[in-house]
Amino acid sequence: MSTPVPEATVARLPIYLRSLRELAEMGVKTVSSNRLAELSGVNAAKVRKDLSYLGSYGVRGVGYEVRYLIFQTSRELGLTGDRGIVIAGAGHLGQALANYPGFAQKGCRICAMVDVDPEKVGSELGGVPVVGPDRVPEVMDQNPGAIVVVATPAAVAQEVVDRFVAAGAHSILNFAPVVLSVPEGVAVRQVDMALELQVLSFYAEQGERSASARRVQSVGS
Amino acid sequence: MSTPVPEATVARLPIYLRSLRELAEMGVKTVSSNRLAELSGVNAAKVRKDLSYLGSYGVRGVGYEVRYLIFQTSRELGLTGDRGIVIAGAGHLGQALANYPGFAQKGCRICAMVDVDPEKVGSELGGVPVVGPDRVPEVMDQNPGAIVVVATPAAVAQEVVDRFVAAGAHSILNFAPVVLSVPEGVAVRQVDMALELQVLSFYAEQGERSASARRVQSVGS
DNA sequence: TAGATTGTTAATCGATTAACAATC
DNA sequence: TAGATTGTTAATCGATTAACAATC
Repeated sequence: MSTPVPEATVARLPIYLRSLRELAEMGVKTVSSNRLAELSGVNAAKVRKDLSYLGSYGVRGVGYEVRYLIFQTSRELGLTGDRGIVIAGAGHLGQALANYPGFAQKGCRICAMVDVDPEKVGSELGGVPVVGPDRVPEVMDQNPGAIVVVATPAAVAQEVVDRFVAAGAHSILNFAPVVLSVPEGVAVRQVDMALELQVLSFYAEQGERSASARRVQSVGS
Repeated sequence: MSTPVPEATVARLPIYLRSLRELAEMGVKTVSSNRLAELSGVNAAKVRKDLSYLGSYGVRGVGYEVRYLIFQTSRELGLTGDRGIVIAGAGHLGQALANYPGFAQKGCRICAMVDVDPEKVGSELGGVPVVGPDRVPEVMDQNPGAIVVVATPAAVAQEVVDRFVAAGAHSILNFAPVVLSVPEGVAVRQVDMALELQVLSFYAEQGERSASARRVQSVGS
């Protein structure tokens, strides 16, 4: 049993991967932790520490081979093969996601959409079959390791998630503006623009306060 | 000078606020740190610590008055008055955001969109005027404390941000899949579904590994 | 008063990072 | 070899949380 990869490290691996792909694109063969850190907006020691969780893939005095590191990082993230995605909720957002071509590009395959609307169940939206909630266990069995994308109204998100977790879901991307409660071992990531805007509002207010303080200061001095 | 509010605390205030609004909606007058913690998916001690940065707004033996705490939290987040938003990039995403009715609901006012396309500049999209990049300083001056939402292609995001920062922007919500580099004192929040999916892929893979290990175990035993 | 709950201290925990021996 | 850079240790930092005196 190796050391578990810390959450903070897992969250940074996709950023490194993006930087590495850019380098590969540019024909760069080898990269130092320093350069990779710069491209990824982090500290070089952190890069080395993070990468050390994957193994010893660097060469002292030389750096990391870009293509090999891409391979190892992708492998660690489980980005080999194609990853199934099940969309819960076939409303506006769900349909927009189903039509989004970026998924296939990134090695993701949308297996199904789940909705309660009998008008939608049985049809296809954006080439993806829509099934009823009763078929959740079946969908999850047929697509082990699928990521569930929650695009339902907030009011029903928790019960929907409970159903998916009971059917074996381990990974959930939540667009509904609610805190989901899930058992140990289930990973949840949240995408919530309204929340982010409120956080930024705090700093915008702060920025304004110090900006006006500076204005007062310079007028006063 | 009071203690600065830690970043982690600022990021949680909008979650508390959402829980508090739900409680108010339900007619609840008073809430304990325990209940608020439960609703917000965090530890009760953390709630009390976080709220203590705003001031002493609780009553020992009783709890926090919901309406008053909503007021204080909103004030701390700068959610009083209306917050200006400038959208950089009038493409698909930018237009979708301009048409999103949720902004006005949350006390946000979209001041302008900025785009380089001469076809778009001078027009209105979703009721929002589109201006050229040369008018960025003017827009930021007229809307102090505005949040910049970056909805441009990744390739130009950094230069666009540089322009806005030079014009006095303090808060940036970035939808472009790039790491932005900004000076000290400028806040950036990132919304990136592809990144979140890759993080979840890691845990989906892990979940599958342990699930299949369990299957092997139970077959073997 | 007795019970409840805050606000805060201090312990704990985990993540970050400087520093440097190992080594290409 | 000399210079560069990794991998890892240990110090530092900040965030979390248990515990409890204060007090309604």
